[in-house]
Amino acid sequence: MSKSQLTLTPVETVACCSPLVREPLAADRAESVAPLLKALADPVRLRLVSIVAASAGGEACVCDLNDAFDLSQPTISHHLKVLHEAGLLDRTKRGVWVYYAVRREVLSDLAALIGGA
Amino acid sequence: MSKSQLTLTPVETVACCSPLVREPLAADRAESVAPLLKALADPVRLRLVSIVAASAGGEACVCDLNDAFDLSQPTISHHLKVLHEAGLLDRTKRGVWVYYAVRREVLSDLAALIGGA
DNA sequence: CTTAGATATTGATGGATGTCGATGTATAGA
DNA sequence: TCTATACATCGACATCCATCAATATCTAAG
Repeated sequence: MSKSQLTLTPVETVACCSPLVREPLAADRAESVAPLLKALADPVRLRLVSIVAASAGGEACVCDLNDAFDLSQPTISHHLKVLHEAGLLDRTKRGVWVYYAVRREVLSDLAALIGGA
Repeated sequence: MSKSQLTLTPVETVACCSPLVREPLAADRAESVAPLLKALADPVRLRLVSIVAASAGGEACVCDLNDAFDLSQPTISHHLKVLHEAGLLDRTKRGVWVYYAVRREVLSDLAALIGGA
């Protein structure tokens, strides 16, 4: 079914391609993968991903994340949305609290694309 | 000597840190690494890196790179400058031609930071 | 149902970024 | 020295993006 798909999502694309240094990345693949890197290419979002990933249980509550930054609550919410929509973070609501978790396969695939031999 | 350095370059920082998912990335480290990801987080620059890396001899002439895109020569020159200043590409002038080469260790270090276990 | 707390959305704003045309600089050859 | 070619820089423009204050939404508790 994936073969019939004309446009791949960033997450699908990053898992499909041979490493950057192996063969020239096709233009449409590049367009598809770039948003994933863009999502990571911000110091606040890098720290968010890192804090979430390093948290006990692999997930973190937004309330804790807000406290880790000197930024307004809407700004953190915005960054979390960017990471979630890029496919890097999963989102679960439990009661009043929202928990985010890192999709490690996506990070692994991205790393393989960038640094793969 | 590296210990006395107060601010690390992106390239130095990316080689110094444990993986994202291991422990929370410090704020200053995040600020330092982000530019490297920003440099990669563009479809044109992703393709540039890929084309250069996959070229015979591991380097490519700007003249060839220009032909690979439907963009103006100044635009390609700009993207190459961004990649060079980020520390991802080396630059060599031979006669009238300029050759760029990928610094693979930097890509590897970046991959280890993102996807390291 | 009302209130309080947690998170998301909206709208606005200043600054960064991708792109181009025009121009500058350097090198090789005639 | 003059010209042609390769590449970089400059200045301008449109778009995108990080951030905030204000507000909305959702849930639990009373």
